[in-house]
Amino acid sequence: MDSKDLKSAGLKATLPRLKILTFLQSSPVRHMSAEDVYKAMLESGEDVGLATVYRVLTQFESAGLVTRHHFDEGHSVFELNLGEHHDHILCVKCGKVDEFTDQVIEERQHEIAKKQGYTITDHALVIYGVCPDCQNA
Amino acid sequence: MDSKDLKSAGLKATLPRLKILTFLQSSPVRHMSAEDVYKAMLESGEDVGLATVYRVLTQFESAGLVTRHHFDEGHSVFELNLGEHHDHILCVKCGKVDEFTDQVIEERQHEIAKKQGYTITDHALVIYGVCPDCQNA
DNA sequence: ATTATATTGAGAAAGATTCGCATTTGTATC
DNA sequence: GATACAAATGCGAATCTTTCTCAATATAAT
Repeated sequence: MDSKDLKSAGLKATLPRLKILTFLQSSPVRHMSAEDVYKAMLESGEDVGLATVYRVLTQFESAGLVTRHHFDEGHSVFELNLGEHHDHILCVKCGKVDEFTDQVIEERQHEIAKKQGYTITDHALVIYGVCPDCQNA
Repeated sequence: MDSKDLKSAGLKATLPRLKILTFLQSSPVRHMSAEDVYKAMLESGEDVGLATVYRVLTQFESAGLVTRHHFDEGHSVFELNLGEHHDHILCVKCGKVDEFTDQVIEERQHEIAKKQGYTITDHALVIYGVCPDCQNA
């Protein structure tokens, strides 16, 4: 049962929150817009308002359950946190999102922040390109 | 005269474009939203519509005169291109934007793209943190 | 100067997100 | 398990950013 996850995140275990969290955990697609989540709720017959989807996703973000990304699109994209940090490589043709981590880049970023006197809180690295599939089309 | 810049960018030298380009070139602030540019036009008594500001900035982007950034804010930020590529480090408290380049990171990104089979077209790296000034406040 | 075409301004429209508020739900209490 | 109270929800309105429409205007070529 997911209500444990919500409770431990400091959130009341309400039906909309449970439905959304369950959906995020079970979906094979890991990067979704609020609209995507809303549509998925509709399709599963779950009655959750769009405003609630936005509210819940924002609460999940504050609680550390999801991460909000701002790729070069006009809307936010949410991703369930599975522990390990990673960056993204995104196909500009089909929109596919892949992930990667690079220890060298991670370290350099901390050095750069330190050199400039910043206390680093977060970072976002997105590589844009054409994926293998789209190169043959 | 800036009309040369516009002509060589393949753009007709119209008054709004000249005014906006001149403003971008003369402003000490390098990262601005469309709204910022629009307000600046109003303040200098220049009569340029908001829709035109958006259109012109988008054209400038296509022409390679400016770069559009999507930081973790709800709007695009534009920056006049001065030749050299660079990444950004942004203060989450005061919103200040600093720049940096790191050859190691640049190279790693190309390696990562290649390893995943992508043809890299662009990339965006933003480090978020607290700047030196804001740490003492 | 004249013409054909691209550009502009203003407001409407669209897309994403948030807000306000009456109603409902979850949870602690009895 | 019923009750009460705060928190959460749904809906539509409101807001914000950005784009679109189209008549009026400015630009570049003739």
